Amino acid sequence: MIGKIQFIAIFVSMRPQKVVDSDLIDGLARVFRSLGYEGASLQDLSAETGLKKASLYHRFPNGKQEMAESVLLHYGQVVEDKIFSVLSDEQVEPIDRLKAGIEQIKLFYEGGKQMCVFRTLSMDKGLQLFENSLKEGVSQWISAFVNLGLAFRLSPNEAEQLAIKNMIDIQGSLVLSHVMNDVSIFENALKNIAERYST
Amino acid sequence: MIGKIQFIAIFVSMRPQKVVDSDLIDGLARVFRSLGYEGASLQDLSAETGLKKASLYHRFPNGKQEMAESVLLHYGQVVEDKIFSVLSDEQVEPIDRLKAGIEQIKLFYEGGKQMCVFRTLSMDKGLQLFENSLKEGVSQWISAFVNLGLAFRLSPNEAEQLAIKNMIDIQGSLVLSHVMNDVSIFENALKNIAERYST
DNA sequence: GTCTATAGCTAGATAGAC
DNA sequence: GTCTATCTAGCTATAGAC
Repeated sequence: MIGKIQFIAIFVSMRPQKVVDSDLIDGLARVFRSLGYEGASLQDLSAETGLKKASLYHRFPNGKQEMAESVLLHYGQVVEDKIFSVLSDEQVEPIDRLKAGIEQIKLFYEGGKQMCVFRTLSMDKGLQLFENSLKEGVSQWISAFVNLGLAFRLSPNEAEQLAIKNMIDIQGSLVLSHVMNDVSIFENALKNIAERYST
Repeated sequence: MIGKIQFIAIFVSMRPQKVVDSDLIDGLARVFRSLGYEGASLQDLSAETGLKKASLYHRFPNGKQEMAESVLLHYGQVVEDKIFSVLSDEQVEPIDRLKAGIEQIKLFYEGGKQMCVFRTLSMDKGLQLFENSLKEGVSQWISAFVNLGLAFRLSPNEAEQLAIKNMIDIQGSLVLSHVMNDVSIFENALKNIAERYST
């Protein structure tokens, strides 16, 4: 988006970026995912990304809120590319989409070790700020599973019900895995999702 | 526990409690459940309970951490009385335990409008402080559902698997209901739990 | 574009009057 | 037991040098 301007700016006079956008967002995302919006301090964000607080404000003039919004925007794209498009790809057999999708989900949550922004950014103070992005994010996941269900020749209604169940399993198992410190809960939940379509 | 000492203390000289223990804990609990540990400020806790910050420190000398611990301890007792004992009561037919238990769960989460401490107090900074209490809390819920499953003549292993699924459904549906602002997700999840035993 | 330094504020926590 | 007033540390955010 701002790639070209950035490119010119570097050649005009300024110092090069110490951290590229993608690494920066990844670092911010890790902090918000594990600490939540209120729990994530600029010190935490600075330490994780390697940029000082003032530099973070240079990259995100609207501060912490913009950092979190950027993370949500980024994840929207990642889920689009890695989850939605995989589960919706009509060029691929449904059963293979399912397998590939489950693998991507496992990667996305690092085998159950990473929490989800739907959980960590939706405390009441954060929900007020990010309500729309979070709702859109959930809808995107549900659409992806609906598409998969339709490919398995389920009715629209059945596909929707199954999609919601899958989301519940993912979110619930992530909470339990984290509290109990046991990723097998998450892994089993993914297996159960797969079995819903195979039978 | 400290009821008698309190009783004497009031008669010796001091001012009466402005807010009784149970109301106090309820207020604190509402704040922690909706804002999380980091998100809950002493100002929030003071406003909700009606006690000034210094008075909260008089009741909980170890500050915010002790307030949250007290909430967890309180919920341990509530779940024991309202969930565990209902689902485990061998004097009652399994199907009736199930119905009564589901009703209690609905009440406990206010029909899906209230979040769960397993979620809101288990961000990484909070998890470090409350890990043991949270783990015990989850185990308590799982034991309750295991007892119900055994009453339905399931094997211990089947009962355990079902119990974990139920917990996933509750936690996951609470997250989704809250983000999507739609309690029907929670209500349907409870129906699905009930159907697991009925069939 | 990044940094040090610092402003301005709110957080959690205490002291002491009543 | 509750309160007002206050402390210190940490927070978000900004100014300005390089």
